[in-house]
Amino acid sequence: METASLLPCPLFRGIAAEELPALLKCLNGYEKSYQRQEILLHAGELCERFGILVSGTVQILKEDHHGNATLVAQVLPGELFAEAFVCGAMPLSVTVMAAADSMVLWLDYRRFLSPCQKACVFHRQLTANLLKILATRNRFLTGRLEHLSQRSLREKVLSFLEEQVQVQGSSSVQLPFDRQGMADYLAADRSALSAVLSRMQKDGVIQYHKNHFTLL
Amino acid sequence: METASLLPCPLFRGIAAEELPALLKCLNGYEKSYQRQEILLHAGELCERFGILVSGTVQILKEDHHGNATLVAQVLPGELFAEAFVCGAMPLSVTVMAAADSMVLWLDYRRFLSPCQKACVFHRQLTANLLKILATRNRFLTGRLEHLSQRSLREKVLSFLEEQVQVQGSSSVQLPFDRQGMADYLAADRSALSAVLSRMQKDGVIQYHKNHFTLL
DNA sequence: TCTAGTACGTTGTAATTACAACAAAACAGG
DNA sequence: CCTGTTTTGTTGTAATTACAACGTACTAGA
Repeated sequence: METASLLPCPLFRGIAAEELPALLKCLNGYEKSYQRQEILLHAGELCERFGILVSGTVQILKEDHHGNATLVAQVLPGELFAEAFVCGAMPLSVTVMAAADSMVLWLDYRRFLSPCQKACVFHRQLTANLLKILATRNRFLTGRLEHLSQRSLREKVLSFLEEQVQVQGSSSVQLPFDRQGMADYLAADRSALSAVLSRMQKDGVIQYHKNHFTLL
Repeated sequence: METASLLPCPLFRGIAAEELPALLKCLNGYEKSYQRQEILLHAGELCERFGILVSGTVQILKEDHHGNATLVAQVLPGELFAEAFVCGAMPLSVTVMAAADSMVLWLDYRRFLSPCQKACVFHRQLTANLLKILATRNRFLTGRLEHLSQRSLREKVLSFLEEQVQVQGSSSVQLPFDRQGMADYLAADRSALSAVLSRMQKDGVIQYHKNHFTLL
């Protein structure tokens, strides 16, 4: 197994390269490859292993009662997935599918909670990392929820931009989406968003070009 | 300190009553009382202690750039608060205030991550509990986000009711809110919600009386 | 340079929603 | 039983939004 590529991933931050092989062994880590369209985890299943995407692309899908699946999230290489279900000991409410040929590293959560004696050196760091990952996602979800709780699209945009201004520390911000992505993030129609943005610019509230916005 | 009342709280689930005093000592735990309106944590602050509300009521407030504060959440006795900021090592974006005279138990997060040797017995359980608390909140936030992502209020209601039907295991469900609470949860106007509900009933999609709903 | 494809803004229309004001029902306390 | 209070439903209006259709600008590749 190629452990060097795992070092940058958030779960292993602060872990020394030479510790990694022992850590993976301790957590019963094993890699498994999946072909495009293959299902990694089924909804309803109780999962007791973390997945870390080593390479490829993995999608989190949710299917409603009628059976039509919607994309909930895309997982990027290095990221953990389904961790909220594993740590919460809850059955999956989503399905995880490979969107491209992918390699996944699986780690045993029970081993994580009850590590062997030797593991204690890096286990502390691993725990801190996992808590930080969950906490960070929490903050992200809470932020988006605040934007979506606004009553009008204009207020949603303002709430979002104000957050970005604060995070980026300047009243001129670069957004990580194109217009469609921004509309998805704010749960609105793209053309409706375009219309609102253009109106806000006319009203002198913001200025924008592409995905660069200035709050006035 | 009265430790018996702490046992039912989620962070201490599975901890034996006789272990609790040693645990509190190990984590540098101390109780502090606050008067109504007193500020526990200020926005911008970097907090390195968990708060557990022992008694009273505590509010999480967010103030926008204009200075008007809005209520983000109410903390109930036994619950942890601000844990996402502590675990994420992020400065608070909210202010925490006592809404009534309150008692809070503070625990040192650094001690939690680097426990003394003797602590190892219960430390494992504590870690699992904390991870579960964060994961559970994650799932809650994700669920609400799914509802709020729907384009129309009718779809938001359906998304929410379908979740409740699945959780409660029956097509007849009892909701934990009154109408105003439901409107707040779905980020909509109360009277608009009433109108949509009444239309859905006329259309034969649902039946309801007060906060008891049936999905048809 | 040309072209196909994608991203973005605009427009018009129908539907939805917020908001305010009010009516009806449910509730609590005397 | 009465009364004041709270909760819920209804109505009307103005504003907002979704949705579809289309034109324009930008991009990548031949």
